[in-house]
Amino acid sequence: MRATQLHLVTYRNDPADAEVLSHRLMARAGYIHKLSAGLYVYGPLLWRTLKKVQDIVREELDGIGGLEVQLPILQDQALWEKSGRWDLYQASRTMLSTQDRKGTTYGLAPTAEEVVTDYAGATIKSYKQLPVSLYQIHTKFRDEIRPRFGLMRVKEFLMKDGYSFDADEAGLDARYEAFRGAYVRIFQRCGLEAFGVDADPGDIGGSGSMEFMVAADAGEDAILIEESSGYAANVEKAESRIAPSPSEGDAARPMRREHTPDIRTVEQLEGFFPEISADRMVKTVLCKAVHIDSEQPWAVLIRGDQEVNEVKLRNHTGGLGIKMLTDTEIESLTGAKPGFAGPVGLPEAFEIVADHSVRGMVNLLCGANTTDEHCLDVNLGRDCPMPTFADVRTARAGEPGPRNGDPLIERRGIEVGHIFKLGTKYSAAMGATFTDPNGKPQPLVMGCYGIGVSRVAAAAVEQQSDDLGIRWPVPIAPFEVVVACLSVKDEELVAAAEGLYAQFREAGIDVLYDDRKMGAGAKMKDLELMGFPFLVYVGRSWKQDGQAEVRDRPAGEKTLIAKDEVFETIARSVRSQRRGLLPE
RNA sequence: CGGGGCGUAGCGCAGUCUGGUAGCGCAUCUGCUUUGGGAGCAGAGGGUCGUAGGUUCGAAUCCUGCCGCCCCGACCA
Repeated sequence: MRATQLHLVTYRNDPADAEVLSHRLMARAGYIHKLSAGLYVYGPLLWRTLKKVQDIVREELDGIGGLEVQLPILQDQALWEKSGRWDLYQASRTMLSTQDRKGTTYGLAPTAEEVVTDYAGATIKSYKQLPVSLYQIHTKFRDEIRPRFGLMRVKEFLMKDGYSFDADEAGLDARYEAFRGAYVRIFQRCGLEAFGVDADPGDIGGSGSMEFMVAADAGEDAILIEESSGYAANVEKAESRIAPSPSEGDAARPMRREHTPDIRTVEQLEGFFPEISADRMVKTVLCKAVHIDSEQPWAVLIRGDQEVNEVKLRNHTGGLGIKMLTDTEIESLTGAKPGFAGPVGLPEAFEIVADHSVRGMVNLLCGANTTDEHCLDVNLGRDCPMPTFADVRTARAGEPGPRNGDPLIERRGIEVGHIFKLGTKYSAAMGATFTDPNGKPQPLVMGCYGIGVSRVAAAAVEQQSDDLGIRWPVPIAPFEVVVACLSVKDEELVAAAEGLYAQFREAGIDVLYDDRKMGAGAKMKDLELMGFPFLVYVGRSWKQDGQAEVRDRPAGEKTLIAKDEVFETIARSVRSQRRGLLPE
């Protein structure tokens, strides 16, 4: 390919709305063009990268028996009502909906469990047909509350979604494991440092779930890792052990009340009662679980030095989401101003859950549900009913890990893939059954497996760019090599560059020939910004010393190579890097 | 949706407070000179100043509504 035919467009200024590196670089290098919030044109260079990512995905999924299909992106309401997710997705407003001329309401596919389950239910009749794994690479639409960070969080994006169908749990486990392995290989082959972590299944549902994260400081997700055991989990889900409250084992004292004027927070209480540390206090977080057509107030008891994890709490309550109570709601429900809630004498309107960190605490300090009063020496089960316990606490870096007790390390990552064991959640709801060997109908046992293809590209830039610009890993670079003639008026150099270009092309290397008429400096800056891994400059040194200047982005080097060795040297480097990070 | 900010040439911005000829850099086009780290000179094109209304002799500038965009918080690949 010749650069003059490739519609290359680059900018010297960052767009004003670009916050993160990948957005800035991809916009400047002309990979993306914003149409409106969360909607981007993918330029020719980006599309080449996306095609390479797709090819890797296809090869790996085909390798584990995946079958590529294409599903409609308009999906009618009735179908989504069968799974019960229509209301859920309308309530969160994630799914954009519209009507056709007859008045039928459709949603624009944010995911495709319903469609694929309907298809599988209609076409899979016997256990003899199982297992089946289907996948597609298609545009998804999610009406994001706040699109941002360029391609990282958009409304319309390219996603690979896959679905497996098995006769039983054992089959699902095998399929899940096969997909997990394929995912590891996919990201390795893309040349990205990625890792799988335990995750919360969220709205998709199901029993088991793992996220694949590309390590990057700008990642939106925090991951806690216990290196010695290989434990890694999203903070939304991560567990840790913490030292028990020092109050454990003390002899129980009678409960008493103290006047605590305007002392509302744990910090203020520590100042007011210097002898009582935060881990001897219980704070009571008042919130409500939001359901489709109702709201339930909850009181969450947690040790004073710990924080509530809203995702864990939401899962415990079974709600769609958690909202903090407003000051006025707190006053009307508890009769006390905010900052004085506690388990003793809490109105019955509240459901109560206590975090495990509260278990075993003795003589604890908590709010009295009366303005300006706290209770001391409270003992759960004596001064108030014993609450149910659950893990609703946010684990933090430095705390002992859940397996070996070694300190948790925090890393940040970009979620590029997510796999779920769905089980029979959708098939049972939608009547997608097959006949088992005994002649009985059974619901298909399903798994579902996503990869954000366009996000993979953004994550690659986020992880691997350097101060010159983007730095694509060879397997997903728009071109592997660029041969650039720095002096297009010099016929001898042009001929030399063209010769090299032909040599690479004939060797099956994905090479771009930069024949643009522009200054040498500008051309080099431009190519480096666009992020091609290997740049071969044919210019002055070629003429003077018979050498090409080679910019090796993966190695971060600039070297001079004799002209008759250039091709072999570069070709060898390219071939050795086509495997990405896949081990030999 | 709550809180903050911004809409002026393709991109980045000044001008708005204090109303009076719409500007700068980059990009684009033409010509000449350059040609190894985003070249120089000369010239040119490109704007309903987001939009609708109002105030005024006169509005990019003041007022109001609407639209769009961005940032901070709750969703997800």
